[in-house]
This record gives sequence, C-alpha cells and structure tokens, in this order.
Amino acid sequence: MSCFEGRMKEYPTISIDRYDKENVNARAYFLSHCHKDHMKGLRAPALKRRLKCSLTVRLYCSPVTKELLLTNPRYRFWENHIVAIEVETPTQISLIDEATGEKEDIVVTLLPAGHCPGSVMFLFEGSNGTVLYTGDFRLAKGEVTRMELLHSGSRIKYIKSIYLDTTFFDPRFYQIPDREECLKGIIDLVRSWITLSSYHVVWLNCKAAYGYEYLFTNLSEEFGIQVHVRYLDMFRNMPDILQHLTTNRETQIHACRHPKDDEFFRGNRLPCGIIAKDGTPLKIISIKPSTMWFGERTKKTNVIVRTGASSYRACFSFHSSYTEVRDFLMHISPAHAYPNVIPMGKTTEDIIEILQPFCRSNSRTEESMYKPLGPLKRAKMISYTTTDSDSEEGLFEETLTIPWRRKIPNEKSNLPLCAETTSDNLPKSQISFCEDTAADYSMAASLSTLKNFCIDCEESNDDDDEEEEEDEDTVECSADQTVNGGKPCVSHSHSVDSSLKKLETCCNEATEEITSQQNQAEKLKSDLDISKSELPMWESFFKPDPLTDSEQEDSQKQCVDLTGSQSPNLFSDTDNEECIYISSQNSSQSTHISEQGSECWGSQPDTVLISSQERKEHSVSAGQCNVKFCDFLKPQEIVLNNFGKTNLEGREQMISFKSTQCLLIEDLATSSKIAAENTVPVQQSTCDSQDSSDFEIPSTPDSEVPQEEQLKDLYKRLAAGEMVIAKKSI
DNA sequence: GCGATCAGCT
DNA sequence: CACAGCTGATCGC
Repeated sequence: MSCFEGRMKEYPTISIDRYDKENVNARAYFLSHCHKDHMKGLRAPALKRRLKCSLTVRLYCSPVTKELLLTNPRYRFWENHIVAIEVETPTQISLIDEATGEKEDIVVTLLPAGHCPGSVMFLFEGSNGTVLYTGDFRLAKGEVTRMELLHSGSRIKYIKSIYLDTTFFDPRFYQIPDREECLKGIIDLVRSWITLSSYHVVWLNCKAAYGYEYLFTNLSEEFGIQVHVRYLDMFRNMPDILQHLTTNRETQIHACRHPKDDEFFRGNRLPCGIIAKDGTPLKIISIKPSTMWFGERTKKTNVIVRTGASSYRACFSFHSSYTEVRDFLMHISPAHAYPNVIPMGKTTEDIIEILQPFCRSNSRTEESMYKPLGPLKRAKMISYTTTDSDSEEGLFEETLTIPWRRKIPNEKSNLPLCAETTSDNLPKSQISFCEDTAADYSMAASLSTLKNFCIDCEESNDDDDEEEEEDEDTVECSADQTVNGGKPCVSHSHSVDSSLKKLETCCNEATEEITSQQNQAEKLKSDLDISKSELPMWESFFKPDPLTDSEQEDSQKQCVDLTGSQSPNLFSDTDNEECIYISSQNSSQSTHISEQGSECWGSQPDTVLISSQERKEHSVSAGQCNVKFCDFLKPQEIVLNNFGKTNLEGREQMISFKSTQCLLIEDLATSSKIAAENTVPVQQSTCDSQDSSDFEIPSTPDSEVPQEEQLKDLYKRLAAGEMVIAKKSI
C-alpha cells in the first residue's frame, strides 16, 4: 500500500496519488492509476470545494485512467477538471498559483507502468531537475533500458530523484516468476479442468481491483470463452478488454464476486449462483492469484500450488520483484531514491538506506559514479502506430501493427474449445519478448544480498492458512531447515549445527552458481549464439530441497492417483529439477487432472504442485503462452534480443569494482528544451545499427574477474556476518 | 446521513 | 500478511 504523502521535494506544488490534507491546495494533481490507495481524498468535500473555487487546477492522468475514473459515478464530478495525457508524449504544463499569478512550467511524460490498465509513471522535467515518480509498477528486468523517454540519446537521463514502488523490494520477493510464466501456469491448469466436461468450471478468486484484465483476456483468447464478471461497464470504451468479458453466467471461466463468495465456493457454488441447466452439479475449482503467499514460500517455487481439495494458488504479481526493482533502479541510477511503500515494522529511513547503494550520490562516490550508462535498446523490426484505426485502441494508447493471434470468443459454445496452439504462426518477436538472460544479475548486488538470501531461503513457513479443508497440507520447510538471522525462528526449534550446515551448503551452492555465472558471462562474450538454456539461473537457489524418500513416494503416488493411467509422468516430481511441466505437445491430448482424480481428492494427502519452473526456452518454444504484452506494455519494449548489454556491463563493473567512466550530467536547460519540443511521440529512427551494438560487450579496462577461491572466501565471510569491503583496484 | 478511521477479513 | 479492497462498528460533524 502506498505511503507516499503526495508531494515530491523538487516540485512541492503538485500532488500525486494523494489529495487529502495539504495536497488539496496543489497547483496540479496527478493520478498514476485507479487503485484506491492512490486515490485518497480524491472525492473528499475539501477537494470538491477546491475544484469549485479554482479555474486552473486539473487532474492529469492517462486516457485509460480517466475513463476508469469517470465510469465511477462517485468521481464523475471530475469530468471538467480532468486532463488525459497521452502516454510517452512529453507535455508541458503550467503550474499557476492563482493567488499570486506566479507561474512555473514543467514537462511531464507518462510512461507505461505495467501495473494495471492505465497505470503510468510520471517523469517530471523542470527547473528543479528531472524526477521520476513510478507509482506502482511491474516491469521485467531489462525493460527500463528500452524506455526511450528515460534516455537522452543513448544514455539514461540524469534523474535527480526517484519515488519508487518498493512493495516487493524485499529479499523475500527476490524473484517472482515473470508474467508469461505465471500466465502459462494458470492457462495449463484451466485447460486441464475445463476440458474435462462442460460442467467443469473455474472460479478465479481475484480481489476486486483493476489488474487482472491481462489474465482474463489471455484466458479468453486461449480458450475462446468469455470470462464472467459482475460488472463490465467500466470497460465499455475498451473493446480489447470488453470482448473477453461477459455478464452472462453461462461460461466455464468465472471471475465474479459476491460478498460471501468463499462461502458460496465451499458450498460448491459459484458467487454468481449459476447452476447447470439440467441440474447436474457443477464441478468447480478456485484459483486464487497471490504474490505474498508465494513470497513466504521458499521450498517450492511453482507458479501453481494446490492448497485444498479444489483450491489452487497461482502466482501473480502486479508489482516488480526485488531483482526487477533493483535492475530498474540500477539502470536509472538516480541521485536520490525514496520509497513509496514502507513495509510494516520499517521506517522510511530504513528503506532509503537500503536504496542508497543504488544511487549515484552515496559515499563510495567514484565507484558508484561509474555507470555503464547502458545504451538504450530500441525495438527492432517492429513498427507501431498511435492512429491504428481498428479496435485495438482505447486501452493502452498505442497498438502493434504486427498481427498477433486473436481468437474470437465463442459466446454460444457450451463445450469448451480446447484451443489449438497457433503460436507457430507467430513472429518470434511476439513470444520471445522479455526473456531474461538470468546471467545479468550484478555480482556485487548478489553478494550483498547473499547473506539475507541464505537466511531467507531457509526461513520457515509454518503456514497453516488456507481453506480449512481436510486434506490441507502444503509441503513446506521442515523444522530443521529453519534459520532466521542466526536465531531460531519463532515457530521451529533447530540445532545450531544443522543451521550452520545448511548455511554452508547454501553458500557453497551460491559459490558454484556465481562461478557458473562468471563462466557463462565469459562464454557469452565469445559466443553470442549461446543457447539460453545454458545460462545460469538464480532461480535455482529457490529450487525445492530434495524430497525425502517418503515424500517422493507420496508425491509419486499422488501423481499417479490424480492422473490415472493417462500420463503419470506428467506429475513426476521426483527429480526435483523441474516440477511438473506440461508440454504443449501433449497437454492438448492428455489432461493432467482426471475426473476420477478429482473425486478422490478428499483423500489426497498433499499439495499438488503443477507446472512452472520451465526454462525460458520452453516458454518460447512451447507456444502455449498466448501473451499479449502490448496490453500492458508499450510495443517499443518488444525486442528481438535479450542479452542485456547493460546488465552484463553492470555485472562486470561490479565484479571489478572499477570506476572509469564519467557520468553524463545533462544540461538541464537543454534537456527541458528537448522535452518541450517533443510534444509528439518520439519516434526517432535508429539509423545506427543497434543490432550489433546490443551484443557488443566491451570489457572494462583493466578489469579483473575474481577467482573462485576469492569468491569462496567472500562467501565464508559473508556467511559469518563479516563486513566485506571491496578493494579498489585502481 | 455522511465521512473518516479502524478492526477484521479475504 | 503489508498485494487491494471490502464490510461493519464507532465517532464526530
């Protein structure tokens, strides 16, 4: 939840995402997206009075946010005071003090934030410097490098301050599976259920908030079935979303709400109360998208976890993970960073301190001043337009001109369409977007988080939440795995020996991982055609601990039970490497939850883990993932290459702790002028060949890659809680 | 009656 | 769980 008070130090006469108290008197208001915690005071009497008295004050937001806001009758009074600004269109705004006539000009640019429909970041450029307010955001690693308007030429603009979404800037959320992986997990689960019969329906237990549209539209496209929701009036002018939703209850995918929907579900009824026409009871599973629930889990990182007889949790996040935020912040490298979200039990100062190492102006000035200033990666071979006349427009401002697969929902179909995969026809660019190399985590940051991480990844989860169902038993850490900052965790006791042993194992594994990354990075440099499957995966840190023999037996037994004789191997979880990966080749022919299985669920002992952990190349080749990133992300962010030069550079930089490159500090006046002149979307063509330069990895002069022994020593010292100080090698 | 705030819940 | 948002109780205007 946002704790941002509404005002930025640099531009205190404007208010963002807060409209109470002193914010009422702002010269201009900004709204990043339509979530209630960013709308505090937005319909309060004080603000209504202000609007009546003022001739100049306006609320600025994206066109989609304006639409969503004005659809709510309670906010309709804003109609004549709200100004929609096109995304990625630098726009000058005059901030006028109505009492004195004093005027200040500021250029604001809205940048897509990938949080929910209409969500944006605000980039402000004016006499007090360039500042970025991120609102809430979810951007994949590397995406920031492709945001042209954060760059000047090929270099990142000098950002004086960033006001940052720190919701998951916490090692517990070190890595969250990316959007397409989560989506794919859900799609696979939904497919496995609704294809059993027309009486099999899924209920998406989503909280009433904007942000799940991406899920609904993709499910709808995948299966050709509209998703039942209680209301859809807010999307009346957004055909892209509207066509995938329905208020007709006769569908197999529901996202409807009812105040007592959990009670309904327990009674095997949907919140909307729909029953089969012939009286046959519907067979319902619930899928609850969650992030924090998964953040607490350390043993399994599967994107889908069965939590009850017919209940599942699906990993789904509107916010960037720790590594995503870190990547974003490291690329921006602002002089100052302020958190918008303060976790319980922490103070703003605590978080500022954590953010400080990623800023330019910290004490280790020279080291931190060295910044690769990663060149802006431009989209290649993709064109898009703002004036596309087909029905794509409306929601996300701009539209890809390249076609993506589109299935028209079949409203009348009673039987679910087991959608055939057609991604083979897709240009690869559409599905290979935003793969991470995973090799580009910075060494130093990894080192600095290792200690926390080791502790974290072992943290206990005596999670006893979830439905009070008889077979409830999510497989979690056993007591002897518990380490918490060297102290026993509250819920479990354990021996110090076993803790140390675990820690040591963890560190050894980490060393191997880091060494592996080193080698891989070297290999990357020499072999640009390297297969991505060979890239080291930090996620392997999060791999489940090997199951005990009995657990394995249970797991296998359960898998067989559930799948019957159809495809027991699908459920093999014995190698502890990949959990259950359902390939596109066989998933359409074999279901992975059998009818028979479902009827036996009451006696099933453990959580069933489904899908996930597939390597990146799976998500590319499997072709099941019908992702329309453009729904949330600007087309220019879709690129064909994925090896993050910036991050590799950053990694190298951090390995060698060198500081050789100057910062480009932009002339503010020039910057403002450029911004003001660019009142149309910046679409400069990249005449210089980015194709090759994106893959060039210049080595830092005199850099020195640490040896394994050195790293081991570092880890030992980190594990022992010692302060590790990097030697400057110049 | 309405708004603000908080506890409780999901 | 602190995600985002509801409901209901209480208090003040």
